[in-house]
Amino acid sequence: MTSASPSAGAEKARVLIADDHPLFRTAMHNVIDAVYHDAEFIEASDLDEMMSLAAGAEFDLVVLDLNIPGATGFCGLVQLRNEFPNVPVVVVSADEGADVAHDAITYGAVGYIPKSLTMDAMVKALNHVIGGGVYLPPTDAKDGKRKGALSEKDLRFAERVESLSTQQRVVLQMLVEGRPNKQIAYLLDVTESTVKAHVSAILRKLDVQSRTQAVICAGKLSLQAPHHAPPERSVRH
DNA sequence: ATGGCACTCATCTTAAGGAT
DNA sequence: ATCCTTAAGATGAGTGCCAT
Repeated sequence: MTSASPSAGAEKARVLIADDHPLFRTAMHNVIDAVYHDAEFIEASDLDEMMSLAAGAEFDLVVLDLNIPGATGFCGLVQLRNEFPNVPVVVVSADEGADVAHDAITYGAVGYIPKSLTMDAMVKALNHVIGGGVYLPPTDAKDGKRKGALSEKDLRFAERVESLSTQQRVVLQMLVEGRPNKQIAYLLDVTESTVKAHVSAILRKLDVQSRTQAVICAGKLSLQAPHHAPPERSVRH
C-alpha cells in the first residue's frame, strides 16, 4: 500500500477508519466528509481486519483507534507504520494524556486526536495533517505547569533525540518501556541484530555509554520535554 | 553515476547469572 | 572453579533510497 496525493487530485480520496465502535466510525465519516468532501471510506473493526484491508490497497489517510481490538499499546500503529511507511496515520483515542500523544507521534503517527475534541477542531486537525503537518492537541495548562522547564543538559539531550531517525526513535521508546532487544525485534519484525545496531546508533547519537543511561535521560525527557516534531513537518497545537 | 544516509544482518567480544 | 546461557554492545558489509 502506498499513499496517494491528498484530495487535490481528480480521484476520490480513500480513507481507512479503524475503530471498533460503529458510532465513532460514523462520526469520523462526518468529520472526514468535511475535509475530503467526496471520500471513499473503508472500515475495520479490529487489527486483523485493518491489516488485511490495508494490504495491497492505497489510502490517503488512516484513522486508527489506539485501543482497537487485537492491538496492545502502540503495536497496531507500529505494525501499520512498518507495513505501510508512506501512509499518514492519525491516532484517535479517549486517552487525553500528553505523554500518550507524544508517544503516538514517536511511533510514527502524524497526528493525535482525542475523542473529546469538537468536530470543528477535528476537521482543523485533519486539514493540518493532510497539509503535511503534525497535529497534537493543545496542552493542558496544569499539565504544562507540572512539566516545568528544561535544564540546559536536558535541552541538549532533546536536540540529540531529534537527530534520531524514525526507526531509532521507536527503538528508543521501547527501551524506555524496558523491553529487551529480543522483544523489540519481535515487535518491529526485524532481527535482534538489527535492534542491536539501532541501539548502538542511538547510544552514539545521544552520546551516552549504555542503554540504561539513554533510558534515564529519555524517560526524564518524556516527562518534561515539549514535543519535538520531525524536522520536515510543522507542529500545530 | 556518485556519495551520503538509513536500515538490515551476521559475527564477535564481553559481562552477568545460574547450574554443576 | 568451570561451563553454559542470555543479553548487550561493537563492527563490517550489503542493500535501497534520495539528492546532487
